Amino acid sequence: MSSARQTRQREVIVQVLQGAEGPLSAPELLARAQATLPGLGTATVYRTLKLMQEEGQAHAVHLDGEPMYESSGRGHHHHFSCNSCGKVFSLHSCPVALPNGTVYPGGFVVEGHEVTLYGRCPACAASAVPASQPVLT
Amino acid sequence: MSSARQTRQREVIVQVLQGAEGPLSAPELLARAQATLPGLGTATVYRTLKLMQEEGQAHAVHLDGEPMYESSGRGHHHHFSCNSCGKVFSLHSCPVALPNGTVYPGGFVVEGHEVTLYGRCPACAASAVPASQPVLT
DNA sequence: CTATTTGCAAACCCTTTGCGCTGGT
DNA sequence: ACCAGCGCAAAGGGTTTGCAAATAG
Repeated sequence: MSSARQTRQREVIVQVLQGAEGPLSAPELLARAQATLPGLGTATVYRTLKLMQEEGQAHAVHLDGEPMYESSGRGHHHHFSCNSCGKVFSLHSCPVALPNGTVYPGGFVVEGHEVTLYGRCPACAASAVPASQPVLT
Repeated sequence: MSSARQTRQREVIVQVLQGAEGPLSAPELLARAQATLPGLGTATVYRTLKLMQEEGQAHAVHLDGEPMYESSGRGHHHHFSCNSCGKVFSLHSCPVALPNGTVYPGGFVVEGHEVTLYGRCPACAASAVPASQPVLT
């Protein structure tokens, strides 16, 4: 039982993830970490991410189909994805009243849930752009 | 403004999607459609899927990070993904009380939401298998 | 007949894996 | 010294794109 060695790359990856304002995709995380550790390899990020998840230090959320990661310990929360600017925000109140263990109608035992709200963030809602059609040419 | 020609492949794709019991991934959809139309190409499926989404005939949901598609017009619902057998079920009651247009604390204007519950489906909950490790060989 | 649509194959992500070398402990 | 961990590069899986041939209107 010796695993989990302390290496510079893990240190940096953890720091970047903890310092992020929201969830990061693996490539984003890689890019940010490379700012500090230029030689960092892709595989290391994925391996470390997997490790952190197994240890419960981080967990994945799926936003718009893309897996993103955030460090644990920010409490239960969900995300809001802006349809206009694409930014992702964390919501600190949970619109779902489903404690794990709840049995949902039909006999489904709930062990977790993921909620994502889509819409317009305060900034985009303010800039009175009423249309919601993506701009096509 | 002439688009949307009626072709055999689109006809089949639409039929498969509408006849599906739940959301399908693109590869699954492709496979099922090929049963009827052996020569069908991958690209056609993706192109048709994109087209259908633009026309509102279909929409994508993200389950466990995988994009899946379902035909519209089945009403608002969400999904339950079984941690044990991996099957996906449709839930007909919505655990979120957030009509579109709602303004969420902080000024977030909600235009849509996606909810996925994870846990054990009735069948798996019944077969008293407490472990959750996927079976590997 | 003309513009759209198709199938094929190549191109593109993103993620995982194999492998020899580096570096914790 | 030993072995976990690293970087590189190749492999893998899903999705997108370029292009010539096929086809709907």
